[in-house]
Parts: sequence; C-alpha cells; structure tokens
Amino acid sequence: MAVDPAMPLRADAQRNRDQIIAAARTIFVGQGPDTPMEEIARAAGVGVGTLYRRFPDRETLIREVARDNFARVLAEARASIEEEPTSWDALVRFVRFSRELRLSLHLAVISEQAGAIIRDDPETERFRRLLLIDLDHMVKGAQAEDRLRPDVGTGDVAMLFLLLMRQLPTKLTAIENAMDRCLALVFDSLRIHPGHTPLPGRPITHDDFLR
Amino acid sequence: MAVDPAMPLRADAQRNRDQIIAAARTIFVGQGPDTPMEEIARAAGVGVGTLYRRFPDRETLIREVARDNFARVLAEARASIEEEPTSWDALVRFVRFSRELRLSLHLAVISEQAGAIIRDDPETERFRRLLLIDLDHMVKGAQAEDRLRPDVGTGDVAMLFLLLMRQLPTKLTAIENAMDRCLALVFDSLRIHPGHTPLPGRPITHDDFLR
Amino acid sequence: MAVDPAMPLRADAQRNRDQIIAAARTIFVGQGPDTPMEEIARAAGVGVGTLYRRFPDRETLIREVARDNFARVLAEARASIEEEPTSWDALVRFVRFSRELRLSLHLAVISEQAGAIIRDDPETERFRRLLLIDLDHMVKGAQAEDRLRPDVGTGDVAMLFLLLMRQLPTKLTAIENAMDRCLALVFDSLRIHPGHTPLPGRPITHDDFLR
Amino acid sequence: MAVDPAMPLRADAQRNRDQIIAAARTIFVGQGPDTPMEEIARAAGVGVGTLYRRFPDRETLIREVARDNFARVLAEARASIEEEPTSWDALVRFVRFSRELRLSLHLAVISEQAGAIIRDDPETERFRRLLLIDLDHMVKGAQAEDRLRPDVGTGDVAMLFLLLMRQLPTKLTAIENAMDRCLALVFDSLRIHPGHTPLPGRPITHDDFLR
DNA sequence: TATGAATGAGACTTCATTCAT
DNA sequence: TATGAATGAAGTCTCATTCAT
Repeated sequence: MAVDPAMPLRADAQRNRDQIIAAARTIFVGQGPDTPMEEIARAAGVGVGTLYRRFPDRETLIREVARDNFARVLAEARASIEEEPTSWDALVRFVRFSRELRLSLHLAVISEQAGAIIRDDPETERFRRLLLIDLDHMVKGAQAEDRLRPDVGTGDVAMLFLLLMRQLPTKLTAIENAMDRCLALVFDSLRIHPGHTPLPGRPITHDDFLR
Repeated sequence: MAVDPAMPLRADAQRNRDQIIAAARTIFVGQGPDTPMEEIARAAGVGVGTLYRRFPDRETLIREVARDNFARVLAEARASIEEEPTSWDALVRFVRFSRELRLSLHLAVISEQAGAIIRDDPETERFRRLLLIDLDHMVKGAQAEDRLRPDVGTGDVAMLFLLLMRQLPTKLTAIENAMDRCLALVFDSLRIHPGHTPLPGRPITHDDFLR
Repeated sequence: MAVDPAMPLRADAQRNRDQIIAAARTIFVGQGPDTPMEEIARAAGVGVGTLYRRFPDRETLIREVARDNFARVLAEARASIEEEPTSWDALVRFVRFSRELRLSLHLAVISEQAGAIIRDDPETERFRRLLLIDLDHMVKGAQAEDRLRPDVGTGDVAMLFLLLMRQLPTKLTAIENAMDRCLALVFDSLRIHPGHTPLPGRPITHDDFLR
Repeated sequence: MAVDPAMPLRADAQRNRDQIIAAARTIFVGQGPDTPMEEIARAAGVGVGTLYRRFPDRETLIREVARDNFARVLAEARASIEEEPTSWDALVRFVRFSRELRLSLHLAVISEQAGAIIRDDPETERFRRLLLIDLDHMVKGAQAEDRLRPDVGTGDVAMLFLLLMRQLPTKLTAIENAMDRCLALVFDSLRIHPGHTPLPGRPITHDDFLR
C-alpha cells in the first residue's frame, strides 16, 4: 500500500505526478500554498484521491514542488557557468534569468508553515548547498576577473539577490523596464569602480549561509 | 451595531482597540494575516466578541492595521525630512529606519487576499500618495545636492527599496550586519560616482507609481 | 436589584416599558420572535441594558408582548358584545376587526419556542379562558337568535377563525377584498340556511379548547 | 466543487440526498427552518460535511425541500383530477389529502427569510403556476357541474385553502374530527345552495394569484 | 438608572484527509 | 487504480446576557 520510492512509476502515474506538480506550482505562485487541495487536483485534471495517493499530505506536496523548483534553478546555474564566457557574465545571466527562483523563495517566505517545511527538508537543503557552491564559484571567479568588488562575499551576493527576487504586486510588475533598471543598479553597485564607499562589517561568506 | 466613526470611543474601548491593533500587527508579522481571530483576540487580552465588535471582519482588521502602519511610516518620512541636514541624509535615514514599512509591504504581498484589501482601501491609497510626495522631495533634493545620480527617478528608488524591504527568513535576519551591507551596497549604486553604467529605459517617475 | 412587580414604575420607566413592548410587537410581526435583542432595543430607542432591566430575558419579553396583545383582543371582544345589537353581529365584528389577534397567533405558531412560552404562561392562559367565555357567549347567543347553525360548537368557531387569522404572504394581502371574501364565505357556511350538509363527528365545544 | 445537476448522482450519494431531504422536511415542520444544520445532518444520519456537499448552504436546502414538496402536491393534484369521477370530488380530495401542502406553506410563512427564498425560486414558481392551472381546472369543472357556486374564482378557492392549510398548535390537532369539520364547513360555503349571501367585490381569479 | 462595551457559547461553513465505489 | 463522496475538526462570525462607566 505504501509507495516504494525506489520503483519507478508507471508511465501514466508519472504523467499524473508531473501534472500535479505543474498545477501546484502555478497555483502556489498565484494563490499561495494554502489553496484547497481539491482546487489543485482540479487544476491538475485528477481527483483528490489521486493527488493524495501521490502526495500523502499537503506538506509532502509543498516539499516536492520546492525540490522540483530548486532542481531547475540549479540546472540554470550550471548552464550559466558552462555556457557563459566569464564568471561575471554567468552571474548576471543567472540572476537575470532565474526568475524560477522566485517560487521557492516565495514559498519559503509567504507562509511560516511552508517555510518551515522547506527549511527542514534535507533534499532541499542539499540543493541549497550545491547552489551556493555554484554561486560561490561565480562570485570568486568574477572577483578574480576584476569585475566584482572584492569586499563582498558570496553571502552578500546571495542575500542581495534574495531580496531582489521578491514577488512584487502585479501593478508594479507592469511598469516597463522597472525590474531591469533595479537589477542594473544593483549590479552597478557590485561592479568594481573608483570611489565606492566601504561596507560595514565583514563580508558575508558562503559559510554564513549554511547556518 | 455599526460603529459610528465620528464619535470618539469610550476610554476603555479605545484602549482595547489599540491593544488589538498592536497585537494584530505583531501576529501578522510573525504568522501572516490568516492567523485565527481567536488567537489575535487572546494576544490582545480580549474576547473574540470584542475583537469583532471593533472590527466586523478580518478584512477590516487587516485594513486598519495597514492604515495604522502606513501612518507611522509617513510620520517617519516627515521626521526624516525635517530633522536631517540634507535630503540625501533624510533618504538614507528614512530607508534605514523605516523597518516599520515592512509590515505593510509584507501584508500587501504575503497573501493575494490581504494585498487586494490594502490596495483597494482609499485611505491607504491616500497615505501612499503622501508618502510618495515626500520621497519625491527627498530624491529631487538629493539630486540637487549632487549626491544622488541624476538618471534615476523617484519610482526607481521606490521600487528598489520596496524590494529591499522584504521580510527575510528568520535565520538570515540573524546574520550580523548582513542587511546593513545590502543597504550600503544599494546606496552605493545610487550615489554619484564616476564610471557608473547607464541604465536601460527611462527613469521611473513618481507618477509611474500612481497607477 | 430585583424588580418588585407590585410597585408601579416611575413615569419615565413606564414610558420605556411601553416603547419596548410597542417596538417588540412591530418587530415580532415583521421579523419573528428571533430578532436580535439589540435591534429591538434600537427600535424602541433605548439601550440593550434598559431592555434587559425591564425584561430579564427574551422569554419574558415574548410573554409580556403576548399578554399585552391578548388583553387588547379581550377588550375588543367585550366591546363587540356590549356595543353590537345582536350576538351574530358581535361575532362578525369581533372576527372582522380582531386582526390584532393575529400577532398572538403568529407568535404562538411561528416558532416552537415562542409557542411553548405562550402556552405555558398562566396569565395568557387566563386571558384565553376569558376570551373563550366571551366567544361562547356570542356563539350561543347567535344560535339562540337563529342566525348561527346549531350543529357547530364554540370550539368549531374558534378553530375556524384561528385558521383564518393566519398571516399571509404580503403579496396576497395586497389583493383587494380577498380577505373580506374569505370571511364572507366562511360566515356564509356558519349562517343558518336550507340545505347545508351535516358535519362529521360532534360539535367541538368550549371545553374541548381548554385542554 | 460545484455540483453538476446534469450528471446523476452516484447511488450512495443519491440515497444520502434523499435521506437529507426527508429529514429536513420532518425537522422543518417540527422546529422551523432555523434548526441547526448539525441537527438536520444528525437526523439524516450523515455528517455535516455531507449535508453541505449536497446543499451548499441553508438557503439551498430550504429551496430544495420546498421544490420537492411542491412536486408532491402537484402530483396529488393530478392524481385527483385523473382518478376522481367529478371535478368537485377532485377538489375535495385534493384539499383533504394535500396535507403535504402544509410544509411549503409553513416554510413560506414561518420565516421572512425562508419565505423570500421560496418566492424567489423560479422552479418553485413554475410548480406554483402548474398547480394553479390544475386548481383552475377543478374549479371551473366543478362550476360547470353545478356543484361549486359560480361567484367564486380560482383565486378565492386558493386563498381559502391556503388559510385552512395552516399549521395548528399540536394540542388542537389532537382534537378528534376538528379539522374535518372545518373543511366540511368551508366546503359547505362553496357548494351551491339556496340563500347564500352575495360576496363583496369581484371573484379573485387564477390570474390575480400570479402577481 | 441608562448606556453600550465585553464576553463566550454556539451556529455556520470550509477543507484536509479517509474511504467506498 | 482513479474517483469523488463522507467525515469532522477548526475557523469565522453572531448574539444573548452580563457588567463597567
């Protein structure tokens, strides 16, 4: 009766699972992680029973959606590193395009409960570590390239972009270019240039972020 | 049954009202606007009945908390303008210290429902306009002082700080100085200095923000 | 603290009491006996506190309104007997004009709870007995006058008019003459005339109605 | 979430639905339409959840019970017409046996709210029209048979029986034959006989009843 | 004494989860 | 196995009654 996680799902079951995750992602973004399970099931085109067979409770569903999302972000990070000519470029691309990140962050922030679920999940934790390693790679690389100011740490960058990933009210999103300009400004502050002011304290490092 | 807003409340009723708003503020920050009304009442030291007599439904409570909060932020903006020697200093102080703003933003973002309530409230809308006028004043002033780069508009600044006001997971908040460093970085990007890169598009103005 | 029923109320207190009964009567007719006490108080132009000082609970209020109403009906019955030339005329007038009766009946029927309160009240019971005596007087008199068919008892008449007293939906009330025609028809059936069909069973008497 | 009325219910669901309607009918008659939903559910042998799945709110439940009841009354009217030898007999049978009617009427009268629900329901309106057509048929037929006095309209008859359908306090119901005698009296007034008094106004017709 | 504020029990309704078909 | 029906706990809100001003 219990589902053996080792055995791969039958094709149709896998399709169901994917539909549910996709539907849940969309709905979580639009209405938050408290949306009735029945509504999620409906959006996925399955009955609640099927939803519960795949994900025994809401907690599990949230966790799986978060994992799935983190995996996509990680893939994007890796693609950026591999495909861009410099670390700085990789960093810029990664931040610019990883709007995907938003969902995980959104989930992690929007509800105490969902946040706790995500924080406590070892699998997500693993993704986070890997992601931070990649980010660290980009940051250190960009500093070696003399593009990124040397007095910031990977943690500083992570935190800054965490803030920038915020979901904004729909109305503001509509303002043309607004988000691009914000990113440009922030990148400008990270870029090496004469006359930048010293930052308080010490750099926040990669390690500071792992508890 | 309806509460006549014109007539001032009896002393004890006013005290209760204040306690409820204070309790709701705290709880909304910690657990979001979906917290059971009973819990809010308990935190305020009153019965649910009293909570409902003062605020006929959750919507009203959220709206009132948001109004109260916006009023505080506005007061801080004015104090900054009046008490700081330069517009740039006023801007820095306002952003640094207006952590209060966080709550309204949090509420406006954390739940579609709460966001809609706040957006649709004409009183909050009024606060928003006034606040934006003050911000406009600071921005224009700081540009006249040659401290703020001239290619940003009030809307750019508003948006940037909106993003930075984000509520972060508790763990990150704990990292010493992290937030200060982020703010410093962003201010650095706003400050006039040689070699800053041009921004895409045109400045987002004060007006862009008012729909 | 308890109210001594013997001591007559002060003038203003008596006025309050009357206002409350009048307001309650109107509201009970319009919205039934479950209307919030606060609304009744408002309609009477007093605070709830005052309402409760006069009538310790809803049950008491319902009882008092019913008593008041029965007293009016009884007065009408007596006036009919005294002022009309024949018993038959008295009966017709009493039934035609005692629309007041409707409220008590309405109350007694509209809610199980209100009905029980009224039935269990010895004072109302007393009124009922007196009223039935008067009705008996009219019925017997009208039979002696050879106007009312002899095979009906006072109980038959009471029951018939009880049914006719029914509160009708507003729409129907609006139909011109409709109620008058119904009453005329029924009176026609009571009047002595040739060829009326025998009734089943035995006459329902005055006593049948007193349990 | 919404129930598609087109698709027939699963066998068990239909059984539950029927039980709920039956239980609600009984309880509405006994205690009025304000009885706690939980009590209705208990009487039907289901959980509240089931009750709400089938009838999203009290309003819907009241409406459905009323529809069901009207449908039964209509069926009785038709059976009377088809099975009785004369229109007069049909009318007598219909009125005598349609005690079912009582519930709808009771509901329509006992509470302003319930009355409004029923009046506003187009389906019930439809039943009402059909019923009135059948009644019209009986009345006109009985007049053609020279059994029913010619100076009454279908509306008069409807109104008279509406009044007679009233729910009486339990105690009175217990009086043997009492109701039969009332009906007999009223039928007597409708029957053609010498010496009946003229009625005021003009006959209330079928059309008067349809607004 | 009159007022209207506070209380809390209880009714309504929703939805996570389980279970019969 | 997929479905959607049933359940009941939990949250929202109302209102009878009590109590402070």
